[in-house]
Amino acid sequence: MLDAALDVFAEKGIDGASVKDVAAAAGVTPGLLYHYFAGKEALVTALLRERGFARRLRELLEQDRGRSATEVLPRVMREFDGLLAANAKLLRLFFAAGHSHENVRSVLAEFVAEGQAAMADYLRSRVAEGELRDHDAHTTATALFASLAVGRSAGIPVDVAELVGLVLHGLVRPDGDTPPETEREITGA
Amino acid sequence: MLDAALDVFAEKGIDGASVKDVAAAAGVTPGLLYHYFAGKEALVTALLRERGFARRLRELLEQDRGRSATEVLPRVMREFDGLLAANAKLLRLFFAAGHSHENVRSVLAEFVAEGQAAMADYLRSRVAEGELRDHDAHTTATALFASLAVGRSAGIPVDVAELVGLVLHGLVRPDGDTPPETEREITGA
Amino acid sequence: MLDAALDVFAEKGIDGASVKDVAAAAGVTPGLLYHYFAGKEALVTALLRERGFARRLRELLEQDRGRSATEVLPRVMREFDGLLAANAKLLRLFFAAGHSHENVRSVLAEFVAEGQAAMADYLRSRVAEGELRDHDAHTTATALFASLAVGRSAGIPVDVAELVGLVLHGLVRPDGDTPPETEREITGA
Amino acid sequence: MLDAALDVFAEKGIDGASVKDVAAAAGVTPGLLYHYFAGKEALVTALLRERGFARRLRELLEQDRGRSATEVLPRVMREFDGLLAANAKLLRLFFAAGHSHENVRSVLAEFVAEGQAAMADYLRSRVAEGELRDHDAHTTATALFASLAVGRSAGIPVDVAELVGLVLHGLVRPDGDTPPETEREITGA
DNA sequence: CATGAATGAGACTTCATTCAT
DNA sequence: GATGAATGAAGTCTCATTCAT
Repeated sequence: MLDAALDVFAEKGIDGASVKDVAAAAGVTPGLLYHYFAGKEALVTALLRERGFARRLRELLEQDRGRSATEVLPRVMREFDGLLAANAKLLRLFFAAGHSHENVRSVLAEFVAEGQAAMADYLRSRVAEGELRDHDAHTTATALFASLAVGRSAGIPVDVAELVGLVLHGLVRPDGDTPPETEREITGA
Repeated sequence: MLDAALDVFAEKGIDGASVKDVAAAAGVTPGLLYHYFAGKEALVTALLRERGFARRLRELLEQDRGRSATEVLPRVMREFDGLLAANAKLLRLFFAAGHSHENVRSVLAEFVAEGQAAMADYLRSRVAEGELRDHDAHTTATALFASLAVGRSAGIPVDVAELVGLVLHGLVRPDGDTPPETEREITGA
Repeated sequence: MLDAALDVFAEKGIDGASVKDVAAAAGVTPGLLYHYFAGKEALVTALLRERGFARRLRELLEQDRGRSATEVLPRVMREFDGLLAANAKLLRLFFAAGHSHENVRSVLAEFVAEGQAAMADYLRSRVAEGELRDHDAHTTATALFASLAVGRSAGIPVDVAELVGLVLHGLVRPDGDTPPETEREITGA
Repeated sequence: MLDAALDVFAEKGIDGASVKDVAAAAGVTPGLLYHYFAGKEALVTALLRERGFARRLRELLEQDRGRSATEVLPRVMREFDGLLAANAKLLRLFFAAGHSHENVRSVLAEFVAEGQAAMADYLRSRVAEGELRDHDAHTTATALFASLAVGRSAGIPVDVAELVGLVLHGLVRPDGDTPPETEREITGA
């Protein structure tokens, strides 16, 4: 039922899709939806909560806490991009949900903040380790996620490797002793 | 009348606001709106066309075609951020419009593409001038705009100077001897 | 439109009649009802306010302020009974409205109180004049109105003259030799 | 289960309360209600039959058949008022039920008639005994019950002693000098 | 230009009732 | 006895749009 809702909402938008549409897509009657969800809004928030991927993002970043950004960022962003690609519908839903009722908005804000914080935490840990220069981690986190999300949502092709490269070479301390990229050290040797 | 429409649509969303709402906010009757606009959708697209700021962005970038990115980017992004701040309502409208009728969508896509292209063109001109390393200008343009737009739209503070610094220091060739990208250096050797 | 509403609500009850029913009876579409009334409840309260007869009752009683109860009461109650008979539909509506939304209830209470007060005021003025014995005017007002209203509403026949006689002279035979009713005495003589 | 139904119906009205509401208040599932009652309407009529107090009223009056009205009426009306107070919910239900389905209506009418008849029978027995003057007993019965019921239902305070006094002795001052009724004085001259 | 009455379609939601378990 | 998933019909209300004035 949530699957059907995701499909329909993603395709038509939350306001654009009727409860009847969702019910039809799920192969049930509208009445049954109200047996399980208090209303349309509750359906949307349930959808967001059940299918959101902020948690997965935090897991990714936390298990890599000790590893270098040059190694972690490409991998995580690729995985994040994969999540976005796999959940393209959900992503569109996220962007469309901006003007829905207050509840939907707060659930969304919560998720965005969670993802932001996970990335910012990780980045700051790399600053503490001396790998990255001191910077505003929030701005960087936003740049990373927003670029990918907007790109995928708007159909603008964004190259993950390019994006990570862009961000990394701005952040890595330029002075000699700590090499910015592992591969370069090796190949440069 | 467009001003009122902007206010109302930004606050309630396009689907969430009725033509009557817009008319009331403009101090006219719904009937009169139909005297000037073919319908609700026409009102939205007119609004986007009249109030959009893609043109202003292109102007900004074209008059600076010859100047260095280190000088131009901070200035342009600051100005772009100012536009976003001044047109917060319009921005929310942009994000909300994603799932509206086809016409609205295409007008939107057009504007985004126009802004993208303006920035990408400029960036490529700086690559040609030798200031910036060769890169995927579209990805960079997306990163720049998306970060600011998402930040402002979602209420996440994004520091413009930080963002520009982030992007610039990844792109500017350090100064010859240490090449920015290992692979290219090697293949170039 | 209010006429149609009165008919329909009186026949089916407020909850039992749909807005569609009312609209159909008025020969318009449901949508138009919402052009004039904020909702079903507003329709009911408007109906009560426009068609209520508490005002007429007060007028009746005020113009008779100086006259004796034995003269006024029969006349007023007869007229009140006439109002009830003429507005039988409205009366049923009054009784049925008890469980509707709060607004309806308060409009109703207001009317009942107004009628009550008008009668109680009059009765007290007759006490002051020495015609009537001192008593709880509210209880009497309630007895007069409630009897008639319940009788008409429930289809129980209530004789107005009997009711007024009852209230004015009571049931207990004065004390045997003097017969309770003057006329009968005379005719019996 | 009937208790819960009484609570819920009295509070929300018969149409205003759903079967689910009743079931929830009774701590059972809607399905179970249908195990015991054929439907919502059957539930209401069962409620009226099980909890109605017309029978109690008849008992009261029959055991007092031989006693004087001046003694019986105050007592019975006080007890009836007590029943109303104790069954305030039921009373509201009675008034609200007026526009329900036909079955409910007929059960109601039956009860009212039963109470009416009991009182009228008693009054007539007192007329036969010579205590009360000849009169329309139905009108008196209606006046007695309706006043109390409407008063309690509408929140208008009705003094039982006053009401009984009113009915028994009337309003007109009995003492000689100020004549109670113009006609009587004149005709009595 | 301007009004606002009028409509028809459709939205969200509720609910009495049934029935497989 | 008891559950609760499931449904179909209906209800209230909104709204883009039209049109006579």
